[in-house]
Amino acid sequence: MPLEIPEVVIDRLPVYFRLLSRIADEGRTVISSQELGDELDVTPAQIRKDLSYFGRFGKQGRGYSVQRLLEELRLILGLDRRWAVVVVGIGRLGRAVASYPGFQSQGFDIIGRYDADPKLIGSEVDGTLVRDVAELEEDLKRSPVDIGIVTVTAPHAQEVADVLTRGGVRAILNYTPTRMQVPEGVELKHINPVIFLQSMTYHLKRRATEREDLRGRTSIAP
Amino acid sequence: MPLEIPEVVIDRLPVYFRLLSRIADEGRTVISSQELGDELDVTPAQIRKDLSYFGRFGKQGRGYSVQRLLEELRLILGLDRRWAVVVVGIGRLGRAVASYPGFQSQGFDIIGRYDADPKLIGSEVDGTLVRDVAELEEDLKRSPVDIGIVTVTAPHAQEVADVLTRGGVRAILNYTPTRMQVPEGVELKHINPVIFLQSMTYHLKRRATEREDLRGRTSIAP
DNA sequence: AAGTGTGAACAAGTTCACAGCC
DNA sequence: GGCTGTGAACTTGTTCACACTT
Repeated sequence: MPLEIPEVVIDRLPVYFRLLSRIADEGRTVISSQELGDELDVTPAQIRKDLSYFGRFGKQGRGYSVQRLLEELRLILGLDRRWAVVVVGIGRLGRAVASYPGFQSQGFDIIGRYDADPKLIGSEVDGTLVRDVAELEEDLKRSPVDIGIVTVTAPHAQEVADVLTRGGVRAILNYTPTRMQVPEGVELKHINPVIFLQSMTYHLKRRATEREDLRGRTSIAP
Repeated sequence: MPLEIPEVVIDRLPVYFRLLSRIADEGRTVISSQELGDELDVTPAQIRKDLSYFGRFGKQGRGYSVQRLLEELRLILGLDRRWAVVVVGIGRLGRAVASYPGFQSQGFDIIGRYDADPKLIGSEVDGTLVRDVAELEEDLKRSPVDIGIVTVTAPHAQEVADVLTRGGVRAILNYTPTRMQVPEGVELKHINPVIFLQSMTYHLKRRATEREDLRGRTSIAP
């Protein structure tokens, strides 16, 4: 098990984990890298190599025990415990995110909801009071939080990130289009749907052009 | 300009585009690859090489004209036109996504909102009536749609994807944890926050362990 | 003097292919 | 016989370094 595991490998593990959960639900107990690869459209070699960074979990001639592999991935990813999460920004998106049942069921406890709007502060969302973001830094000192989800408006993203990191939060999921600066060692991931759409339109545009090219060529042909 | 441009390059262009928009708003007219790289934490060489796949947009000794580069990226990414989008699934997340002003402002017109819930169908969201998803396929035949955003519950994701692709939609942004199958040539991107959180916990767990290791070592030292 | 554009060198990531084990 | 685990071969992607342009 080498010390340096490529980041792309880490990013794929949760995908394997989710697929294996589904496969376990379907009642299967053993699965080969070939079958896993078919489901995910990746080569079986990639799955075997990815897993081999962490240990030897398979059995030659048989494949992987679904339960065993799930358990190993749980340990590798740190999913054998619960993680404390706060959501900052309880607008429409923040409310939707904070009430998504997938977090709770996968071990992420949303233990706080924060906003700056006096109309929202003190109101109840999913059975929890929305707290004043001005109290966030103090709250973080009293009860530590692992992960912050930021769903405020773009102009406030950086200051929220600063408060979170000062308060010891070590990972931020940023739903804001702002590219925030965080100290070394703080994990940061961005969810920006517009950027996804814009890379897709590159291909849509291209495809349209290709079709025109084809039409052009066809009309030239006898 | 080679025929095969790496997908990672395409994925970075919208990031450059967004940064350049901000820089233009700040009133700057010229920028070097060094300065762009500093902002995005990438090497200037990468930015120059990425752009060089599409043409020679810079001036030696000066850098890039911000306006020129924005315009080139707009053309490359197909942002010189508007794109028709439908949102399927008008629950909390769908409402939040459909009302996000960033789509409209970046050229993505949300021309339809669909749901299967009779309580929602016919109600007004952001000034538009929610339509019955049962009518989606017919609607797509009458007025073509480029992109579908899927915010339904996981079990319905695949059938919605099937309807969209049958109706000629060429790109899908999937907010569902389901890995949907789409025909060759249909663009597909996934937004799954749990998967992001799970790759971050890998690092959080690791960091905690390193800290313990350190504590351990310290206590052994005299 | 400054900064692009780009082959060439290098690094990272993926797939092959097969020895080894079940 | 079937499938893993893994070095080696290959492919893809990144960075270097410098000729060239303004």
